[in-house]
Amino acid sequence: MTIRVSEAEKSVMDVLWQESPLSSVEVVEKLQSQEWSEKTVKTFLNRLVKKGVVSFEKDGRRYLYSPAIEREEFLADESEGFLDKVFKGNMKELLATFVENKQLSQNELDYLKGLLDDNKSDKESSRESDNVE
Amino acid sequence: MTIRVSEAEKSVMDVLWQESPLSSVEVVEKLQSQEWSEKTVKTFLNRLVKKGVVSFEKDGRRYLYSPAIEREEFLADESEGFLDKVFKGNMKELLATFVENKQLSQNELDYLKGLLDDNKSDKESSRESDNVE
DNA sequence: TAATAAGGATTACAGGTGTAATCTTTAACT
DNA sequence: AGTTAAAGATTACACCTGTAATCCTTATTA
Repeated sequence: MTIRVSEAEKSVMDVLWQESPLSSVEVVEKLQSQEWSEKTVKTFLNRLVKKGVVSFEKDGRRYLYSPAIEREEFLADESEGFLDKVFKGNMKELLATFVENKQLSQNELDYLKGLLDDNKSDKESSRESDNVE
Repeated sequence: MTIRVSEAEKSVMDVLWQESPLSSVEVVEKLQSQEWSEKTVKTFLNRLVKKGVVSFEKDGRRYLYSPAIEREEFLADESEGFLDKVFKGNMKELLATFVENKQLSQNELDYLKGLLDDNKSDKESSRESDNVE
């Protein structure tokens, strides 16, 4: 994907990913913490629609907005871009930076270990079935 | 840190982190793959100096540039920002996205496990010395 | 010494982004 | 029916970024 979603626009997407469809007024409410004027938020909604990442349906005089792309897909794309641009694709260095710098909690460590185990068993089983293709 | 370094500027920083000090001509040479005009690269060097992330010393008529910030610190900052902005600070989700989406190699998995073990023993030893402070 | 060229400094300019204000349309209230 | 107000559409504007071109100074060469 080559869709550009700016920082501020990302906040709007987050709201819609949490719940949708929402009217612009509802989106504004959910973004109160940002202290953006209602006009500003509407500008973002407009731009997101133009970029094709948000869709809307009419409900009388107003619009009800929904995300037009999936959060998981978006996160994966952003992550890939981050890895490439900041770490030049060096996954080991990226992981090391996160693990070392963020001082993961025991909980997060355990969770990550779980992920690794799952991933490993996937690999093994797929390796076993290599000849099946 | 609140230093803004754009994508293109980051490429210049990468060159300087690899080797410095370098003259603008040398930087241009190392960035040949980008197909930027010499003028463009000089613009980036200028902006980086103005932003205070690159310094220079005079060598006759020309300048020799060096990074004024450390790569590790920069990566840590960028990573923190990425975590906050894209994953809203949810480290578990970030890790899951990377581990699941990138299909880490066995080598990377082992490396990551090693990191986790180190991290764990750090935690334990620091826990033991909690009373010492 | 006059012309040239190499280096950095300044200027340019379009497209994206943050941050709104104003315009236009139309539903609702007096 | 006229006025007001709410929604979205359009316009605004400064700063950042990508991408250079032009300007200014000075060392070097003919």
